[in-house]
Amino acid sequence: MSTPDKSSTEQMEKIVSLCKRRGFIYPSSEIYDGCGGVWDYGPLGAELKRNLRTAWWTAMTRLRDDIVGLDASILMNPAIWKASGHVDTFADLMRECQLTNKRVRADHVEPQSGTVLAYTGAQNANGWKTNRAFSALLKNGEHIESFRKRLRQLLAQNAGDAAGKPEEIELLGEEKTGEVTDSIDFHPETGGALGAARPFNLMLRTYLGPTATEDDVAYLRPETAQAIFAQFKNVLDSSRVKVPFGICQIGKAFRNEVTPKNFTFRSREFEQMELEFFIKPDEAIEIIHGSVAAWSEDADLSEPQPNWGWDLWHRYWVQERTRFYESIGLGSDVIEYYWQTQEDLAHYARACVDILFKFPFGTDELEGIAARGDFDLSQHQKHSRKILEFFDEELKNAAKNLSDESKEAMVQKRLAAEQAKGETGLSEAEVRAWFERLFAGHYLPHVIEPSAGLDRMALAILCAAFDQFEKADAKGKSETFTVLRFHPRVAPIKVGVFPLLKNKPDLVAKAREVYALLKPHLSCFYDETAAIGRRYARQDEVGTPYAVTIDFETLGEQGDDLKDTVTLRHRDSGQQERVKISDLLPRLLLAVS
RNA sequence: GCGGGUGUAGCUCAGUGGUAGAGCACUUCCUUGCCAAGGAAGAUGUCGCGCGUUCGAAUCGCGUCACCCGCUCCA
Repeated sequence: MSTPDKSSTEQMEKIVSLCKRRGFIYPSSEIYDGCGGVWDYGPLGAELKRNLRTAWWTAMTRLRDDIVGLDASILMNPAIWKASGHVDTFADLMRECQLTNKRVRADHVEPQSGTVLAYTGAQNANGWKTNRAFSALLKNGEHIESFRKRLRQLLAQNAGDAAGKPEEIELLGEEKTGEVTDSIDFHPETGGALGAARPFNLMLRTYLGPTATEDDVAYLRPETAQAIFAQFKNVLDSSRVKVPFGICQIGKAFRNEVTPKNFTFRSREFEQMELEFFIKPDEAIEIIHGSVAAWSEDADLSEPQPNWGWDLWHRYWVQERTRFYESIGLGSDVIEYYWQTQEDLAHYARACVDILFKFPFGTDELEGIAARGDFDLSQHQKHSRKILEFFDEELKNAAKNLSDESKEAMVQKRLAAEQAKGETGLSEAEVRAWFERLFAGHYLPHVIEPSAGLDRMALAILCAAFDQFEKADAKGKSETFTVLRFHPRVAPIKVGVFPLLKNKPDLVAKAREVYALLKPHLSCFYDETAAIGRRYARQDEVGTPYAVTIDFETLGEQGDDLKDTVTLRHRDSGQQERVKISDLLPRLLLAVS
């Protein structure tokens, strides 16, 4: 992620301000001084979000026949979060560096040796001063001056502009307080002394039932995906789906973020749109089709093929999601990709691609598309002690025709791969047991997980659409105009309907007629106040792509040719055309669908 | 949580101890002939909140809350 500069911060402030002023996004609980890290969507924001939600749901379910939907509860049995690993990884003990407030996991501190130096504070000649005492570790072999220089740099970095340049900072009351050997009380990078270990729980806790004891603890889900895994068996048994297929879900998730920031980008309550797409393990593909299709630069990813393994399915979903972003106006000019390296990847993930958007505050993640193997289902199978396997008849029949030698070759190949993993690899007994189930047609599907943030998507749409330009007004004075250039599909209001003048009852009556015609089918806005130019400008500012104006020609003043025609004005070009009222609805519906 | 910054009308901001202001927006009326038009009138504030200093606080002090920028993240 790139660092934001001043102008991009200003750009962001303008967007935040517009969002509040025009009813897209408000700070939550503002009349009570707000509530950190949560936001409310106003009338236009609610429409925008709903349009995005509908676009995603349509693309995932209605336009495909291999994905079904789910709408699971936010509260679930806490055992789910033990199985998924969230209880452990979201509740680490953290320690904080006194010097920089950088945090480290308490169990990740390397032992260090050296001399401990304590300070009473720091100051500079410009009047900046801190009385916070701190101490730091002078590592064995480190020169005292380079050590002090480092402290000054860290202090300056942490104190911001007020502390001025690092070299102007004076360290106060230096005192040698002792020698330590193999101490885990100093930050590995900064050398600053670490404070006491504190629990750091990212999951929001609550209690189920009225007694509110420790036995009643439950969590607000930190992601929606786990509900899909937990309901995998029910969906399988009730909807006649066959691998490969997907289950998708839209819903709220909650994380106790330490530092919510960048407007709605990192919030404590947010909405996710997640798909778990279940596929056959590569070994099953190999048994059925002889081999797994290999990816190459010119591979055709447009139509899924039966011999695709996880790699092609993963790449397919990256492409599908890219096409989705294009369809809502986020094209290659604002989208970037980050393919995670082996070091980035969680131990259970095989590959993960982040789809990033160029926000004013930096290029940051909209969606992650992970190939997660069978980790989640196997965890839930283990913890719930319920069989979550899929029975694949085609696989069973294909395996029957396999010779014992080819079966053993597959086992040996897998054994070698597991051995290469070292300690995390499966034992020979485990591998043989797994293949025994596989040859009988049973397996836990592997999964490709495209997981998108709805609030982030809405924010990206707003940032991409935001445009300001200067234009001279009637008096020649330069004024700033704001336009949200939304794709018509996502725009909260599709069309504005205006009588040219409001003091002519015939114009007003006709305009209301047109409004009534469009209103049941499209999100419309009727406006008869102020001058026509101002009304156009108001709608530009909230991104309304079309405006319809009823004038004297509509009433037949210029003859029958123009009677019952209106002006259709296009937001981005400002161009106008005459359209028959009877053609209006089909024209507009086509343009916004 | 720590450091820095900010908090005055719906918005953008001015106001350094002495009667709370401007521009835009808004409401009503008149006018209106396609891109923030003109005229008239009008409404709008616990100066983020609390406590203190003072004859007197938007202004000074302390506390507190929220937001922004950095530090931990990955929807």
